[in-house]
Amino acid sequence: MELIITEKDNAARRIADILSGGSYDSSRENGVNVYEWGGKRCVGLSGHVVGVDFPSEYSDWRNVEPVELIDADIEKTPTKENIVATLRILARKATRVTIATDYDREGELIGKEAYEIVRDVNDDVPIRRVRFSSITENEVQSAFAEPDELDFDLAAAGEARQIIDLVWGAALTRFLSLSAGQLGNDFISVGRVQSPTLKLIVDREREIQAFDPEEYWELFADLTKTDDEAESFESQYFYRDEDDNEAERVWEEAAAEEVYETLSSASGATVVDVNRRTRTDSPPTPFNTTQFIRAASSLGYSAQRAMSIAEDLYTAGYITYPRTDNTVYPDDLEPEALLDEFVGHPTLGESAEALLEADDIAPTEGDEETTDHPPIHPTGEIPSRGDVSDDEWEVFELVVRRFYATVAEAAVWEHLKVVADVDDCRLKANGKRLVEPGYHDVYPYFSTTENYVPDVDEGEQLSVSGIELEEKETQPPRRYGQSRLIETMEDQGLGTKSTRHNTLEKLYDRGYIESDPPRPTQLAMAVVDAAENYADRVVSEEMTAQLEADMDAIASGEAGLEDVTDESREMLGDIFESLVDSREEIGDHLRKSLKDDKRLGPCPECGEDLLVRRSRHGSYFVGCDGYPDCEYTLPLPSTGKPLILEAECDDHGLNEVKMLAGRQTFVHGCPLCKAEEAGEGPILGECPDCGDSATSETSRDEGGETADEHGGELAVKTLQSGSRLVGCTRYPDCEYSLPLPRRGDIEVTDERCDEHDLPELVIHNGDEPWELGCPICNYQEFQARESSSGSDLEALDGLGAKTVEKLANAGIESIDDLTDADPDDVAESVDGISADRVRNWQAEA
DNA sequence: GCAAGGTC
Repeated sequence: MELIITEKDNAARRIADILSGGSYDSSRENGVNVYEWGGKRCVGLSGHVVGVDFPSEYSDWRNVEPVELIDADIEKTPTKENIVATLRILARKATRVTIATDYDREGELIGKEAYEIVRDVNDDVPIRRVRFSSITENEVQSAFAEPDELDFDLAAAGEARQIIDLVWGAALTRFLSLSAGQLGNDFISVGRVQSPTLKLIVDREREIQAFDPEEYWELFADLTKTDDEAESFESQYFYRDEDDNEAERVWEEAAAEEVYETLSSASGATVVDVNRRTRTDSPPTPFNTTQFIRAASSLGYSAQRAMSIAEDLYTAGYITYPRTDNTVYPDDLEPEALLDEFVGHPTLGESAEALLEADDIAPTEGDEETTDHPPIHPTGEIPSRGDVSDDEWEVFELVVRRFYATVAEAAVWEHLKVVADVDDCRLKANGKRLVEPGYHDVYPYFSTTENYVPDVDEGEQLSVSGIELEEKETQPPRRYGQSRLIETMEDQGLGTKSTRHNTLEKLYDRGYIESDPPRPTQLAMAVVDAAENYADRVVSEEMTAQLEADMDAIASGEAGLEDVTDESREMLGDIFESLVDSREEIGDHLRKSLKDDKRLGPCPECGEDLLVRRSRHGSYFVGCDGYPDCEYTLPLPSTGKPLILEAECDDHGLNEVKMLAGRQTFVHGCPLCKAEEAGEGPILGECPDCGDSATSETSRDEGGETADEHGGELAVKTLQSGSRLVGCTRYPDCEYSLPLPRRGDIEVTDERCDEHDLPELVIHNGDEPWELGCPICNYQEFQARESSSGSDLEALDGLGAKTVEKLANAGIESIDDLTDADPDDVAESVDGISADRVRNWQAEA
């Protein structure tokens, strides 16, 4: 029996399909899929199934000096025990083992991990290695026809990385965490990839903080043809700077005023130069992971979300593997055949049909040609609109259209530059027109905005009007967005196609960055400071560059794993020598920064700092740093984790607060304003418990005079905690209340509910307004849903959850409701329930 | 409770 081992289940199934000609059987062992046919079995791992770590005697942070980790033993232990167990069982019975993990360095290491597990239980089975860069019939067949050996040097290169990352990461993470007293969930992490990435963000923030804006002026004017056409277009003033470059910014106000005067008093402009040129706009190259993330981010998806959707589309078989560095399609990708799959599709078909009309289809190629996986492209399998969510469809369409673009024609733009002279002042206008839309027709994600400038001739006279002098300021550099960061990481060799987006997520989780585009916290600034001062190497891109070089040396046999790891340990040892002396200083700085991240502004009672704190029960509130002398507090909403925003409240000088709760994230604002606002909002209508009509029939007949004990009205109320409800104005005498959602602006519409005579409410929170409707109806529906799972009705014989739900929809939510109800009415209003059944339940109740 | 790298 031959055992074939792949890196993931998906690959195992596809290889089984190819090698068996579709005739494989599948079974499950220990939760692992095993594909079997004609004397062969194929099983997929789940990436690494063993991991490196220190022996357990090092696991208590408080009892181990971080420096000891440098020379501590490192063990390999199974991390996916069910897979390892299955592999051992299968390996015992194997007469030959073929390792078919991914064709890259980490794949070689994963292959070696499998090799060792197999060897452990079967010391003489032959083990071979096959390599292919895409799972297609041709590639797989030829790989299996010419098997190779495992490359132990390449795997050792990967092991060196594992060891160095663990030792540096763990030792420095523990050192900083211990020095600041941050143990448990809030430890302070450091790593070869995360720390240089964080430094990118921190450095940019430092530039922004150090930025000193400078004033400048720009001038604009409308030019109009003086012939019959009388067409107008915008132009901008420019001059030649010392280097003879065109410059638009005027740095002296007086000079700008002078130009303004000249333009204003001019009688007209003369065209002195007309320059036409066409520019070819080449179609984009195939998607690798980074470029995919970038494109998805322009549609509004975070890096993490884009990858998660891509993984789902991949698992479902609609797109190829989303983690790839490759930007060159493999030879056996046939663009025509793939386009054919989309012909006739209601929304994607038209573009495919148009592309198929071309004589010659030649896909674009990027700079990176790697062996890992093909560029991301559609498989030809198309989901029905109902099979996938809107987001998934949008991303799928992006991948399809990117593929279209890579086989489409270039676009052609026509640029027209006109320069006009106004009493020795120069005005220019740049027009552009898309003359051949080319790939833009099938890939509508890039801007194709045109700028109209009419045909003019040299020497033509134009009139000048609408002169504007605009005062502007130079702007600080912009923060990196997520996709820009990932591109920069790629440029610097930080992380891999599979990990970059996770690294960003990790920086968020660790409290190093907030918001999007990410902004570093004070803690992040302090961590980068500390690293720069004492362990510069760990925040440098050079560490990765050196590691890459060392790994290449190991892979080519020029260096041994131990040479490289020993040298690295020595460097870390040197760092620790200076680090240990500064432990207190570093700890103080980190602790101070942690406090800065919680600071909102001055306490209105004592002037000390107000801080975001956490109660013993885990809820957040605002408390004074002067506690216990000052007991001032403010409430915070109970959902989400508070994030202090840059924006400050004008009235109280406190920073605004945002509550992070995944998709339900919302801005709470200034907590002091919120506390002051707490109170009553708009009146909705009568209270059903104590309003005028809530009295007897007679009192209504009497004309509904407002008696003292009646006349309560319902109002929207905001409590100090920030939560809201519809409550009676006669509270606390009347305790009638209805819940309201915690977030979003409440709009009271003109529509009224017929049954309860209350206005319908709409909640605005994010893009989609939620039509909550009448608050009483809404509450009843809510109760009906609740009771369907937890109603006392379920205690009755023959009443299942479904029936309880049906009854609840008819307003019968409890045993009391049921006994009060008329069986015939119930039978009439609830489908599939007879009056007799209702009587039986009543009897039982 | 550490890293980074696979994968889900």
